[in-house]
Amino acid sequence: MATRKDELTQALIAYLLEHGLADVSLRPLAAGVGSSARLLVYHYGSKEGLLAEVLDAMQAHVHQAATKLFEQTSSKGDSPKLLRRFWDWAIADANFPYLKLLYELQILAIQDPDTYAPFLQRDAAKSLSLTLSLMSSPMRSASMATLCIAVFDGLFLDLMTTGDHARTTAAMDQFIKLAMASPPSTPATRKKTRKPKP
Amino acid sequence: MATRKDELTQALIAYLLEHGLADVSLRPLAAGVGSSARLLVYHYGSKEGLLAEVLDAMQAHVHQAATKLFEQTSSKGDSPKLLRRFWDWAIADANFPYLKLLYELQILAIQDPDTYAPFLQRDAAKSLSLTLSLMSSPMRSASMATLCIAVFDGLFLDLMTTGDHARTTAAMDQFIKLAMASPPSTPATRKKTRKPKP
DNA sequence: CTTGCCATGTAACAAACGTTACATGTAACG
DNA sequence: CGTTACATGTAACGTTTGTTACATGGCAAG
Repeated sequence: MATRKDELTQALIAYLLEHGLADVSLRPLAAGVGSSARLLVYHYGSKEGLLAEVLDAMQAHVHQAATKLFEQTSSKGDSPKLLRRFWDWAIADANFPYLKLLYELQILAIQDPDTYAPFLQRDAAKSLSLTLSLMSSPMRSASMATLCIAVFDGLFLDLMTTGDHARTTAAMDQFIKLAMASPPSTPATRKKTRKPKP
Repeated sequence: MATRKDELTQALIAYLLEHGLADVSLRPLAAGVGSSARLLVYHYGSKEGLLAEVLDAMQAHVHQAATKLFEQTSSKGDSPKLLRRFWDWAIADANFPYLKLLYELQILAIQDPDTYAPFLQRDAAKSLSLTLSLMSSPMRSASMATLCIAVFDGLFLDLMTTGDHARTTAAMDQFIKLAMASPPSTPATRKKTRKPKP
C-alpha cells in the first residue's frame, strides 16, 4: 500500500548492507537514498524508530529466504548435510551481505544492549541454524547443537575477515566429516534443550 | 619512565574494556578516566592516535599473557587439549573482557577497514589460537586449523551473547572429543599452510 | 633568579549531530 | 471549488563532536 515508505525502506536496507550500522547518521544516510533527513524523521519518527523498522524488515527478509531454503530441502539428508546446505546458502553473494549485517548487529548488541538489543529479539541466522541442527538429527544433544552453531558462526566470521571461500568451506566439510564419523552418541543422553526461541 | 601517560593509558584501557569501542568520544572518555579532552589530545596527538596507542598496549598485554600461558604448558598435551586450556584461559574473568574487546575490534574492522584495520595488524587471539592448534599436532591440516579457530570464535561469540559458561564449555569438550576420536588423518595430505602471520 | 620544558585549565572554534517549526506543494474527495 | 491528508523543502534549534589558541602552573637546570 504505502509505496513511498516501502521504497524508502528498501533503499535504506541497501544502504545499511553496504555501509554497516556502526556510524550511520541521518544526513549522509538520507543523501545515500536520495532523500532528506527531514523526510526520514517524518516517516519513521526518529533515528531509533528508523533503525527498528528497517532492521526488522531486513530480518524478515532473511527469515523468509532461509525458510524457503529449508522447506525445499525438507527431510532429505542428515543433519550435517543440512548444515552444509545452509552454509552454501549463507555464503552466496545474494545472502552474504545480510548475514554480515546481522553479525555486526549482534556484536553491537553485546557491547551496547540498551541501544541494539531490542532490534535483535531473535537472531534469524542463529535460530535457523539451530533449528536445522536439531532437526531429525541422530545426535541432538545441547552440546552438539551449540557446537554446530559455533562452527557456522566461527567460519562465517573467518570468511568475513579473510574472504577465503575455499579454506572456510573446506573447514566446514572437515567438521561434517568429523561429526558423521563419530559414534551416533548414546541414545540415553539425549536432551531436548533449546536456546532462546526459534 | 613517562608515568603520566602510562597511567592514562592504563585507565583508558580499563575504560574501553567497560564501554566498548563503538561510540567512544573524547570528553566522556576523559571524564571517565579523570582527565580532560585537552590532555588526551596533548598526550596522544588526536583521537585516532589515542586509539592506536591504547589498543596497541592492550593487544600487547593480551599477547604477553597468552604467551605466558603457552610456555608454562609447553609440550605437554595433545593439540585438542591445548585448545581446551586456551579456552579456560580466555573465559577467565581476568581475560574475558580483553578478548571481548578484540572481537568487537575485529567486527568494526570488517565493516570499516579504513578506520580500524590499522589497529588490527594481527589479532592476538586468533594468531595464538592458531599457533596452538598447529603446534605439534598429529593432524595439522589447513582445514583442521581453520576449524579449531572457528570453533573457538563461535563458542566465544556465543558466550559473549548468552553468558552461558556451562553450555559453551560443554560444546568445546564435545568438539575435542570428536577431534580426538577421528582417525589421525592420512599423513600424506599434510599441509603446512598458515593464515596471515603469527 | 631566570630560563625553559612538561603538564594542565579555560575557552573557543567550525562542523555535524538528531530534532523541530513553519511553510508549501500535490492530489484525492466531498 | 474547497477541504483535507500526505509529502516535501528550508531553516533553524540546542548539543556534542574533534581540535586548537592562549595562558598558566610546577619544577629542574643553568
